[in-house]
Amino acid sequence: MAKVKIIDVARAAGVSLGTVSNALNHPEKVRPETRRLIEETIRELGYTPNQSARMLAGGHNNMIGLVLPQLNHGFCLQIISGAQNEAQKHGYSLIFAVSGRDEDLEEQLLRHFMGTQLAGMLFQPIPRPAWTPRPNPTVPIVYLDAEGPDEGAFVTADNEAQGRLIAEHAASCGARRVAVIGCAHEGVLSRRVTGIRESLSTHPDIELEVLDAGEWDVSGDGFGLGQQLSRRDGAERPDFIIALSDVLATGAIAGIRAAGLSVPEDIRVAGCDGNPLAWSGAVSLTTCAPAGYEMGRKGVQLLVEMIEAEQEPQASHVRLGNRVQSPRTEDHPARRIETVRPFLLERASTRGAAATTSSAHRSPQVPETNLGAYL
Amino acid sequence: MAKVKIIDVARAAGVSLGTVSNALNHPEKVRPETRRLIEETIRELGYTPNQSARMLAGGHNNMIGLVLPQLNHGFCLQIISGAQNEAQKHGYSLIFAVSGRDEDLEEQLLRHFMGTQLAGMLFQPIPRPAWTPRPNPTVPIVYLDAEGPDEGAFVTADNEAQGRLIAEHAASCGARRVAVIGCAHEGVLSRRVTGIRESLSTHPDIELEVLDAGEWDVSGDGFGLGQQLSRRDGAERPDFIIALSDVLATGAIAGIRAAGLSVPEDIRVAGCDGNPLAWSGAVSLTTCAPAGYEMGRKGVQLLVEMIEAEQEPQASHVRLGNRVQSPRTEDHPARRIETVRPFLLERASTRGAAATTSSAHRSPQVPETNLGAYL
DNA sequence: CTGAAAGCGCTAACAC
DNA sequence: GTGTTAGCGCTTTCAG
Repeated sequence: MAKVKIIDVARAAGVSLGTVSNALNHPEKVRPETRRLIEETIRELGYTPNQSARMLAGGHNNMIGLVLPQLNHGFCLQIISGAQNEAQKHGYSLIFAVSGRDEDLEEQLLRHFMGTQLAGMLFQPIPRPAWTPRPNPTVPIVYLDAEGPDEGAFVTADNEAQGRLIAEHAASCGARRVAVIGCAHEGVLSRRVTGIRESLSTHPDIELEVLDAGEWDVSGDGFGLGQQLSRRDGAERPDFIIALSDVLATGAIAGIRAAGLSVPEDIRVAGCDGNPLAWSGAVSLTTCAPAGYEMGRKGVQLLVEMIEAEQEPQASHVRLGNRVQSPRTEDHPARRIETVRPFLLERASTRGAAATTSSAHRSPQVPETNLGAYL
Repeated sequence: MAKVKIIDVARAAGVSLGTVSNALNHPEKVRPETRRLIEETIRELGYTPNQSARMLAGGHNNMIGLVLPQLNHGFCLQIISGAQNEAQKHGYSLIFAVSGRDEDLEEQLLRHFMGTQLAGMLFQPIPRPAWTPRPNPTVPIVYLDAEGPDEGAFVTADNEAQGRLIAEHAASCGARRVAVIGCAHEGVLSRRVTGIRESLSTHPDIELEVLDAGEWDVSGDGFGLGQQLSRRDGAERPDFIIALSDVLATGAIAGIRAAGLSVPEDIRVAGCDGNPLAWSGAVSLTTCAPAGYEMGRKGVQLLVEMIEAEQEPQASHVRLGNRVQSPRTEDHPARRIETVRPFLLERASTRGAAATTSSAHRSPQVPETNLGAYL
C-alpha cells in the first residue's frame, strides 16, 4: 500500500539513491551488474517512478500531447494515427484528449498538458471565428488545421487544392453548369472557392455560379438550396453542385431528391471536406478529404524539430559557461506553416457514364469500402 | 520566455505566495476582492501552474487516464465517448492513449499515467492469452473488456449474450443452415460460439456448422470463407453466416458476391461485435454491438467509486487522530465485475421478407443512418 | 485572512 | 563508477 520510492529500491538493492536514479536515466553510467540488480529489485518491489517528481527535478519526458475538438468528426482519427506512428518513429509516445467542442474543457486540458511538462503538444483548436494561438506556451506547440497571424507552427489543409480537385473532377464528369453552395466569403471556405474558380477558369465551356449561402454545418440549408436549384428551368439548372462542406452536400442531395430529381443522374453533387459523419446519406458522397494522416505526421515532425531545437541551445548554455548567447531567434522562426494536400474520394453522388474516365483520379490507398483501412 | 511561477504572480499582485496558492485551490479562503486581483494577474502574466509540482506537493487532480489497445476497432470510440461523458458528469476529465497492440508501449503508458498521479485509470489491455491485472497499482484501476482471477475491478462484455442474440436473430429470420466463421476456439470468440450453440439448441430444426477458421481482424479471411461457402452445393450451402467479428463478416459478404451470389437474398450474413469501422461495405451489416458506451460509462462509475472510497479513509485518518483504523478491507472488495449487455443492430445484410417480424429487436436509440449520433 | 517554512520524490550536479 | 546534496514549484501546515 505504502508507495515504494526510489530510496526503498536503493536500500533493498544495497546501493545509493543516486545510483538507482542513474540506472534509470543514464544506464551507461552504471555497471551492468549493478544495473541488473537494480532492475530486478525494481520489479520485485513494483516500483513506479513518480513522474511528477521526475519532471519537477528537471527530468525529461517523451510524451507528446494531442488535443482534438472531437473524435467523431472530420479526419481526427487519421490525425491520431499519423501522429502516433510518427511519434513512435522518433521515440515519443502520444497521449491525447478530446475537448468535445467545450472551450472551458479545452483550456483545462491545455493547461494540464502544459503543466504536466510533456515534451510538446499538438493542438487542433475548436473552430471559432477569431482564434489566435496561445501567447506564451510553456512547451512547444504545433497547431493543426488552424492558422494564426502571429508566430507559431501550423499544419493546415490546402483548401485551395481541395477546391481545385473537386472542380477538376466536375470537369472530368462532363459538367456544363456548376453551382457552388455555402458561405463562399467565409475564411477557409473562400479558399475552396478560389481553388474552384482557378480550376474552372481553364474550362471556359463550363458555367460557374457561386451561391454565397448556407451554413457549412447545417444540412437543412443544403436541403433548401438543393431543392431550389432543382426547381429551376432546364437551361438554368446546374448539372453539378459543389457544396463547400460535406454536411451541406448531404442536405443538398436530400433536397434534390425531395424535388423529384435524382443524384447523380440529374444533378451530380460533391462535398469538399472529407467529413465521414456526413457520409451516411442515401447516396454515398463524392468528396475531397484532407489527408488527416499526413497532418498528424507532419505535425509531429514539426514538433520534434522544435523540441530538439529547444534542447540544443540549453545544452550549449551549460557547456559554454559564461559565453552564453541565445541563438533562439534563428532556431525559432516566427512562423512556420506546413500544408497538407487533399485527395479525391469519388463515390456514387458523382458517378455516371461520363465519370468512368476520371476513375484514375481515385486514390488507390483509400478503399471506400473500408473506412477502417484508412484510419 | 522565462517561465512565470507562483511567486511571480504573488509579487505582481502584491500578496504572498500562500495566498495565490489558496486562491487557486481553496478560493473560499480568500477575500473575493483579492481573489479577483490574483486571477487578473494570472491572466496578464499567462501563468500556468506546474502540475508536476502541484501533484508532488500533494495536490489533487481530476484527470482520469484511459489506455486502449487501438482506436480503429471494436467499440473503442464508444467506450471513449461513454467514459468522457460520465467523467465530465463527475467533474473529471479524460486523457487517453493508444497502445497500438504494442505491449512495451502499453507498459510505458501505464507507468506514465500512474506516475503522473492522475486520479484513476481505465485500462483495456491488449488481448493476450494469459493476462493478469497489475499487482500493485499506485492509483485505482478499472479494467475494460478484460477479466482477471484476482482482485480488481472489471467491466466486461457479455459475449455469450452476443452470440445468443445473433443466433436468435438467425432463427427468427428463418435460417435453416447456419455457418459460424472465425477462430471459434479463441478466448472471447469462443464465448460467442457458446452463446450461439446454446441458443440454437432450442431450435433443433436448424443445422449449425462451426468453421473454426479465419482471423477476426483479417477481412481477407472472411472473403475466402464466404467464397468457399458460396460454392457449395445447394443442400450444403448455408443460408445464414454468423461471422465472429464484423470485419470477417464484411469480408464474407464481399466473398459471397464475388462468387456470384447475393446478400441477403441467397445468404444472410451477420457480424458479432458491433465494429463501426467494418460497416462501410456494399451491404450494411447486421451485427450485435456490445454497448461500448455503457462500458465506458460503467467503467468511470466504478472508478469514481473507488477514487472516492480511497479518499474517505484518508480523511478520517486525519480527523480521528490516533484512533486510526483501516476499514479498507470493507471498502475495497477484492473483486468487482460489471457486465455490459449487447444489443442487436439489424440491417440490410439479414433483411428479408421473413425478417420483418424481428424488427422489434432493433434498438431504437441507435439510428443506423447516422453513425455520428452514437459515437 | 496572510506570510513563513517544511517537505513531496526525484534528477543532476558535485565530490569521493 | 558511487554516494551526497541542493533544489525543481507547489501545497499545506502553523503562527501571526
